[in-house]
Amino acid sequence: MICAACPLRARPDFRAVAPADLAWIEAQRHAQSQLPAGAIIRTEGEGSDQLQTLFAGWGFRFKTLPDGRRQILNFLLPGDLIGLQADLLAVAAHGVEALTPVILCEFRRETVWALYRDHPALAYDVTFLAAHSERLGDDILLSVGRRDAVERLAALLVQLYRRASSAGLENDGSIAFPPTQAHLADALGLSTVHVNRVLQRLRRDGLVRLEAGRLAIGDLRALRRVAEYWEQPAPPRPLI
Amino acid sequence: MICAACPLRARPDFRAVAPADLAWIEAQRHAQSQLPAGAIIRTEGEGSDQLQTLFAGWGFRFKTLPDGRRQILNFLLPGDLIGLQADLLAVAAHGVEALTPVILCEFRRETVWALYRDHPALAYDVTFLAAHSERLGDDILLSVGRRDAVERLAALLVQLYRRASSAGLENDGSIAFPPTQAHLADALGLSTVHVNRVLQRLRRDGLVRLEAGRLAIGDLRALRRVAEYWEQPAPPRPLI
DNA sequence: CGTTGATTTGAGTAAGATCAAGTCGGGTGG
DNA sequence: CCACCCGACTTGATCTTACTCAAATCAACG
Repeated sequence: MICAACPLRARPDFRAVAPADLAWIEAQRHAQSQLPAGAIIRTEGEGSDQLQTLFAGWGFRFKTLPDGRRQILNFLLPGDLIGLQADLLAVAAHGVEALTPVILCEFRRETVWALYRDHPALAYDVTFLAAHSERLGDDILLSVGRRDAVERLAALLVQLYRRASSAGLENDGSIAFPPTQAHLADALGLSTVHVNRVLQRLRRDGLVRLEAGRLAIGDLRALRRVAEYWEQPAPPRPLI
Repeated sequence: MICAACPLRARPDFRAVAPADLAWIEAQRHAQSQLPAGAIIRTEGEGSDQLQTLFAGWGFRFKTLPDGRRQILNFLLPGDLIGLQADLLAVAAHGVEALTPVILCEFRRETVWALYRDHPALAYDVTFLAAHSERLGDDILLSVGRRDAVERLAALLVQLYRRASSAGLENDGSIAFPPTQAHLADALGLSTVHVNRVLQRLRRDGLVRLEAGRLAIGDLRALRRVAEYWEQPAPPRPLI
């Protein structure tokens, strides 16, 4: 499929890219690859000669400590860029793993330079995406540092639901929700046991429905209040 | 002082910028402003028409919850960029405060666009700095999510000492260390009382000396081992 | 000197971790 | 077809880390 027909671009949360730039992106994309769930997309501490866009599926960025403790830094959804840190800083300090089967649009490393040289609008967009990703990280850090377990989980579910919807993954008032409770625990800095108990509380209070791999929000307003979660509105994002 | 004579640029951890680009930066910098300790540089949730570089002093980025809980997202040291998120995403989701008296190099918002259009190498550098800042955030998130209090404080002190040294702030084997224990607590997701107790343990074990606003590392190797902290080497950074 | 902010100390408490079983459901091989 | 296996989820009991509350000390400063 050509980039101009990319279904993601049709979504209202994504911003239109100039036709000339779009054609260039199309020309630079040298492959579209599929990987199974659980595949390692990036290894912690290694460089890469690829820049990728997540086209379909879920992934996550993570870091681990020598003794095996793992922190999920963020979940990746369709439209997210993979590996900018590795490209610019020579190595990625984090790993990236596929949570579901994924489809990636692959670009060569040299593309990044060419992009800055010849396509300033796209270069701006890349920086935009980097800033956007940092903002998501800031949100999570606030959660992990200063929210209690209930607030934390509520905030994460609200954020993921919103991001998934805006990528077009909402269906009948629910989204496919691939993370296991262990993934949520690693993202929130909690134990899986505790995530389980907190999740039951949210379910009992009718705030969320999470079963059979699908997530529905029972009462968004109440859930946001529980989380003390107030998302900053953001302008539509570009898609490289 | 002109940018070409900027003492930061002389440091080995900063990368040289092409003379033409440097002259352009110099022309764009329309002011250098001083602010006292405690000054609010950015207000949470507001936009800005300025882009700034921290030239001297310490600052920090933070977010707060409605009930007043605060999370410090990161400390800012000389050479760090302020307000990229606000510029690209229309609003900054975080506030920025001066920890000491600071000197800022001020640029107009339009500069950012012109930079992408006419100075691709500098545009690349801006993205580099954004990626670098995200990487620091990833480190902190790993700490707050998965390290215990002792490891967390040790990792933060190692990181801040390294960053301060590389900005040329080391003197006689120590650095001026302006954060209070309350700041450390807000950065680490701990209470001030607990930070105090943990700090005493690090002092007692001879790992750090922190008194009269100065920090010295007693045994860097041991401190890193305590923190399970392994910093990824990074290429020299640009300075906009 | 009184005030204010930072640090320190002690006592009691609570949120969440750890440990240990057990359940449930789907897939797999005999 | 069925036994079994494995991963995810659930539950209960106990324990620890770090929080909260409260008060004392200390230094800087007007």
